[in-house]
Amino acid sequence: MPGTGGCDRIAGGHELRAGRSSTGRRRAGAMRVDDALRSFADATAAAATQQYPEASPQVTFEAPRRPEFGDFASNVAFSLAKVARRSPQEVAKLLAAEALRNAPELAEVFQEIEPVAGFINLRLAPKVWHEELSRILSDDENFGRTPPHGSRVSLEFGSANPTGPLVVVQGRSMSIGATLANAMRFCGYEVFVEWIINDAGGQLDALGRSVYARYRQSFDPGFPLPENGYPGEYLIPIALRIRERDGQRWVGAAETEWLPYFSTAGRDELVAEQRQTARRFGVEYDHWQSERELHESGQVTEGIEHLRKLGLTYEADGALFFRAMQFGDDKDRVLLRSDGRPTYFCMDVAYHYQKLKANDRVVDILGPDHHGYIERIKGISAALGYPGRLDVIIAQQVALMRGNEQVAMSKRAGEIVTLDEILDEVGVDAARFFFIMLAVESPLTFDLQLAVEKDSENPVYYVQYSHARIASVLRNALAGDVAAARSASFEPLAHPAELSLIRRLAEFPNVVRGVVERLAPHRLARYARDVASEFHQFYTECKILTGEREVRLARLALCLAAKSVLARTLSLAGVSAPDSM
RNA sequence: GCGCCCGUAGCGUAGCUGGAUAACGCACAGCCCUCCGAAGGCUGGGAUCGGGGGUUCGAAUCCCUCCGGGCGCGCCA
Repeated sequence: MPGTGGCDRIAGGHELRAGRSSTGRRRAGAMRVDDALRSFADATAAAATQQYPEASPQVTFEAPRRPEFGDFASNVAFSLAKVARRSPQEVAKLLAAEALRNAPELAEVFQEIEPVAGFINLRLAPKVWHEELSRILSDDENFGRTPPHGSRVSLEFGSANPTGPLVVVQGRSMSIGATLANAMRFCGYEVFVEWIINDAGGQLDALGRSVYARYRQSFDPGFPLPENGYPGEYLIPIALRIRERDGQRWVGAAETEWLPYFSTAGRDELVAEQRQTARRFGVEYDHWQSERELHESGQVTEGIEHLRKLGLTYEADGALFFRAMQFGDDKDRVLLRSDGRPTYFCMDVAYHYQKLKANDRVVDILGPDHHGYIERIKGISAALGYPGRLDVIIAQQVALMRGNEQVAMSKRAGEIVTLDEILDEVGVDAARFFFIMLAVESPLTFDLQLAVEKDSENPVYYVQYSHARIASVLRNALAGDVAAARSASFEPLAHPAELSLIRRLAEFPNVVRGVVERLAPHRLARYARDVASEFHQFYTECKILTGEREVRLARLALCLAAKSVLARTLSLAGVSAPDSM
């Protein structure tokens, strides 16, 4: 995230939370993961400079693939091998030994510091994980949250033409956008979620004519639909409401008279419906920006003037062009047509000008048909003096399936499957989860049948089930035990399944941060699966409600932590976390 | 023709700011409920990471090139 967030972290490894690591609240001598890694990094870096003064090593950590390689591994030795003229393994061996000699206390927090094949593998002592668990429980719903830091982000997504109901693509766009917005807010950003209403172009006339035709049809079924209009039947109720209000008033009227009326009425009703669907989908917008309003308020003119002053426009063939080629586009783009009317792109210049001025970062999530638009829109950002401040995500297309059947969709033919119908069929939870499951750049096949199946094939149920399972265990436990669990000793937690669950839960802050930094909401879905899976393993291998009180309390504490993190993960994704199902 | 995205096990995908024996789900073969939710867990088989070059101690990951699939290239929005 260039130029914004303040994430103090070790590259590719575990996060270091600066400034919070040594608060007095903690038990004396207690050390958390970040502290432990930092002390190792310091000791190792010191050892390296001692041994090889000419090198300036960066001690970074990564999560090894295989559990036997420990919790973390560092690859410093590889970068030093050349300078040292020794094999990475020899360097690793030396550094590990020297680090330990310099800082003998490391032996207390690391169960294992082992040079293997050039890596230095680290395994933390269980008590460090216990400390981490304690932190998760005490922070609870704020675990991983970054306090507000004043950085502002504008997120635009979902925006559809105000000419019909929302469809699948908007569903994906909204799931991605809303999840990013949630994650960003969680990371301390001030987020503005925006929807642009494309109500200034010729399509609104087409809408008006189509509504009008439906209106006329209510008197005369033979009245023809306009060419290039919107044949969908969803306009009929709108037309009927106009008829109810106004009766035959518009039947003999001239087009110049009825067109604005029918266009506006259609737009207003459709936008209201779109907003309703977005709400139902769990998405609230901060701002619904009418394109028409951008024109009327003079902001479009303002945008053009700004570009003109910068010398980035010129006139040709009676039209006004933006020098897009200076910013990587393959041709210059028209702002004002030869008849003086502004283009869609021109409106976007104005809109982005406003957004760029008001925010530290601007993200657009566009549909797959906007590929060719990216350069142009990024060109605006650079032209207006905010290079690198704009990110464009293309939410790839969604193919709808029902089992093996392809679900037909054709806007032209008026065969549309609306987002509302999908929500009726599979519910909000499944839809939200499925839409973010894949990386945004991968095309998605959405199987409606799979989304409602209540078995192991369905990832949503897998995750929700584990949450319900935890809730069930907590219900079965004695209330007194649950209350006592939080402050119990976690010493009994030593089983690999227990430690590995804690390790997974401890990842949460980094996962959310990764979602934001990489604009990759699918990581949240994946993480939810991982936590669920890790819990199930723990559940299978470790009896929670056992006769030994110390063990029971510690395991209940782990359940509480898992439930909290799972619920938080799901809520960021806009999915509910049921206590029973 | 140009640009963008994708090509990883039978299928769907993750990993792509370079690291160890390439990961997850489904499907397939087997196993685990006198016990807290089996909507669960465990074990196993299955991959020349589209092909070829290059950079590097090290490439699925970066660069070049070719092949295959999708999308986009309006004074439409």
